Amino acid sequence: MLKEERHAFIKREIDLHNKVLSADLCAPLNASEDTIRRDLQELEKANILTKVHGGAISKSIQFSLENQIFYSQPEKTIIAQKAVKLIKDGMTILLSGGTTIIQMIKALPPELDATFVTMSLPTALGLLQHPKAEVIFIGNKILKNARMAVGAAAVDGIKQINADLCFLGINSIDAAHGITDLEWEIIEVKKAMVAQSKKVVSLCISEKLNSIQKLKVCPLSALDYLITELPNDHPLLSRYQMEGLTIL
Amino acid sequence: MLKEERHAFIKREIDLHNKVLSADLCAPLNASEDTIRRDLQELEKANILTKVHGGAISKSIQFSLENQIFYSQPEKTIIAQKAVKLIKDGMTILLSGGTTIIQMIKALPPELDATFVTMSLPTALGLLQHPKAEVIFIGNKILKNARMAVGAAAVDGIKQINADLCFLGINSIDAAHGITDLEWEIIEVKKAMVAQSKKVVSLCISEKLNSIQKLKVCPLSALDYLITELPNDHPLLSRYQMEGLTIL
DNA sequence: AATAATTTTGCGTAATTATGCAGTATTAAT
DNA sequence: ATTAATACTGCATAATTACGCAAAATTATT
Repeated sequence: MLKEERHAFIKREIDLHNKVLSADLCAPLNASEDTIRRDLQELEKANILTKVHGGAISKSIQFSLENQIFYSQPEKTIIAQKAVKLIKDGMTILLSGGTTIIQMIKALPPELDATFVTMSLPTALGLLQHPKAEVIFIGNKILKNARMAVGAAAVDGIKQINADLCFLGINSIDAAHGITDLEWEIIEVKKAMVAQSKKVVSLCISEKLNSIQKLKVCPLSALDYLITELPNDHPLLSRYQMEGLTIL
Repeated sequence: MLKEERHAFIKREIDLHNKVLSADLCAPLNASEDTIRRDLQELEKANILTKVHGGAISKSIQFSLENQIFYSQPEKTIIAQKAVKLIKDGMTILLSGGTTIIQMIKALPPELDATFVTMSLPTALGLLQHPKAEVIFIGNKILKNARMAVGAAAVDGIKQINADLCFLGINSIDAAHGITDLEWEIIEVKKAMVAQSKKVVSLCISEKLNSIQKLKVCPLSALDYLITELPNDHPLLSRYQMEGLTIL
């Protein structure tokens, strides 16, 4: 791995969490603590971060007292960690939009070599940071609040794809009603995504479990995995397990 | 294998993965490390990549956020002000990528009601900030360096459009050679954009006037307007005026 | 087609850079 | 004050690069 790649990784980590621990960087970067420390020294000299005992912190945040920013949404990070384990080299993967998906992208191992297909602009932009990922954007009219492409041409585009996995960021899921959402145009797209994937993974923070909205995307039977931040034997999840979902 | 072929291979590799290792290039290119290193040096001099110890990395990725966005160039603001005056309600407008175009988007009057079509992810994301603009994204495989969609499907998508105006962020323009660019895939897209538009506007900071690159997008005769930060009677521009361009 | 001029390439060697390790010093926390 | 974790120093090793030069290939010229 090139030194600059490590630096890029560290920068991204700092942007993301506003801090890093040297020890935590060794494994993903496959380098000794000495090397990491030297990296941090260089980045400090370049005014990119502030080195502290045990790691480094963001320059922009060092005087701010709001420690909340440090912990961006721990639930979503947990979900992201579980989700990336499903992805293997060579796969073709459909991704929706949403902050949970963005977290997942950030958790992708840098060596992963896979193809990602999405209609979400932020998702696509996030994927570009990944060194190896091939990114396909299915375009058409962009729905502003969702920042994703919708409409007939987008749906047709999805139908060209045969994906191994589909990751859906979920607004509402319920044992009886399956996945539901608010906007007709988004439903159309999500339906197509589900239809074109061998396995469907739904990512969902627990507070959205057992909620229902007006429009139906798909029944539970169309799903294969459900990932939340909860341990997989949590009582809230048993209902979904009984319906045949694999809980991670 | 010809030098140009090696260069093309290296560029493609950088676009794909955002980095290359010198050692990894020897085998496929059938050349010694010395030759590879010299290739990388040349490509660096041509502003195509950044050489680092052990290989090279993509130019666009390394500055992705921090450097470029914060220091917006005043020339580009001037260009943007001139450019938006051409846009009227109800128009359909094709936009390329690049920082100049981003500036122009920021300068769009909020009451403007027009349709924008683009293949550039940052451009699309910028347009979403606008209250009224309708945004169409022409998708396909995303070229990482340029952060835009390229390839046959993207070109086909553009051919569905009949635009009133096309704004091109320009890398190189020259009175004799017209607009030229570096990458084949980008050329293809820009050609299609020019072909589908009633009027073509080229945005170009003056330092890029009278420069030439390897691949041709279109001759000057295909252009209608040229916008730079210079006053329209500046001697650098007279040559273009003589060729029939309207200088703003 | 032959020849000259120029460019490109590969190799040996020396210099530089990157990395990891061992031992020691420093820091932070209890 | 004790202890564990982290940081620094110097050094060894390996990898990468720079340089000079000669062979090979390409281009231009006659």
